[in-house]
Amino acid sequence: MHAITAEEVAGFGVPKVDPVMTDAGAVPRVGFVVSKAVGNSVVRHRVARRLRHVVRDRLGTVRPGCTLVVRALPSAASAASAELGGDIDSALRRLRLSRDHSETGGAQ
RNA sequence: CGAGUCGGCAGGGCGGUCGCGGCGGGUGAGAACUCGUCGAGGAAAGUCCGGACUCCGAAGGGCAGGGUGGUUGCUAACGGCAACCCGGGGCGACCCGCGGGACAGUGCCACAGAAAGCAAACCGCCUGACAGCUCCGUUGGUGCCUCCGGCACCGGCGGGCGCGGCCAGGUAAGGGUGAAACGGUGGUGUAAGAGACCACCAGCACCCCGGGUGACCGGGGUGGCUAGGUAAACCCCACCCGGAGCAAGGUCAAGAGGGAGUCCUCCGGGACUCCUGCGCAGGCGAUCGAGGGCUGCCCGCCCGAGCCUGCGGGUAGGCCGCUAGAGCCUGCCGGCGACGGCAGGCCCAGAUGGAUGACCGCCCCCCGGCCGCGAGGCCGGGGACAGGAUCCGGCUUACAUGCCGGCUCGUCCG
RNA sequence: UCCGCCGUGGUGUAAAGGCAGCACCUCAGAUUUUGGUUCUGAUGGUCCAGGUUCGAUCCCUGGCGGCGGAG
Repeated sequence: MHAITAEEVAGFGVPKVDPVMTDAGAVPRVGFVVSKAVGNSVVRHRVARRLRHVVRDRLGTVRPGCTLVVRALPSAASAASAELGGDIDSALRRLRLSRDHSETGGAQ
């Protein structure tokens, strides 16, 4: 099992995306972590719902069979959906690079 | 119209494109797809009270502990609500109050002040005694002079609206202080004073009459003239309180270890089914009773063969509870009101890695800027507090903006 | 769901109803060629609102925030 962590923090809402390779199915799985530091219950739910829609639109670009963990930082509370989408895009782009690197370097 | 006060309601709307959860129907072997329908709040919040419900043996007595604290009601219940009483604030509508007891006892009241709680007495005031000083009168002696007489010094006696000292007694009127000082004001009275006495006022206790279910209110009389505050200090009194909580509780399955059976085998073992429900070590104990049953202690009663500690291992699932209820709406009736009764109608979230959303357009409201004489137009920004997790009744806290109504005060007009 | 504890200068802590202290930090001055050390001095606080009391960090009520525990 490979766990690849994007260590750099993106500017706005969604700084961290951790993909975990699984051998399970072809469907990619995504989980969200929105801690209490982001805001109260209403704010946390709103952030999670926005992230759910943003990630849903990008599911086709994610390799099948892997599991993503998206963690929201406190600045995500005031971010619009477009900003969250941009952060997700940049995070996915960085992950794809590092994943290619690991593919060329090691056994799968 | 302005100011104020009390109460109630709403908490953006429409459309489009994607999307989510429950229930029901259809297609399908299934995954899933599709149609219909329902899908957060006034506080869902904080978890501060009270209940329903479930289990603990339907839960004994005493002590301890906790809670409440005007009265009468409402309610399933409450620390909630309503009306009223009392106290305080406001011109008023109205608002605020943990609002029993300080002669059951204990404690505390810093600093200041004579004294801080039970009666005393520092200063002061008054009386008397003693000695002294001073002044006046009188008298004796000595000395001086202008030798009648006067003056000075020393002494005796008597006296003073005299002075200070000391002692004894009376008194509490007055005294800077302090949050609070032993009733207030005026008078009589006295050596000085004092409820010692008198009038009025305030306040206390008791009795009587009247009103009220009651808290209490109004009136009258008697007494003693006065009793400080603090119980959100200990405490006393009255009333209430068994404990835990939906991770309550029930049920099904799985599991490690062990046993039995069947099958396969390369003879090491492995697979499946059924039963039990893990292993190791230490300690205590089986009527001489461990441990437990109501949380703290004691007593009483009861259950009782396992219990405790450490290490290691397994499980990390489903279903029920789980949403029809002190339910919501409308109307009528009773009640000042909280609320209750009757009739009719309605079904209104049940998630569980936790659904009710995302994006866009138009409208609405507010703010700012620009253009325009103006009606208005354009651009930009903003539209709260906040989301169920067993359910319900309250309390408390948060909340952009808008709407409605009752009442009070002031100004103007008629 | 239930229970408990705490909140005092920037930090760590005392005060037990009666003048809010102590140490470190910060700042200023002195000493030193400069810096450090040392000495002297100063600024700065009771989480918020209301209540009880003559008087509240302390007692009571309600909020806010933090920490911890049980199943």
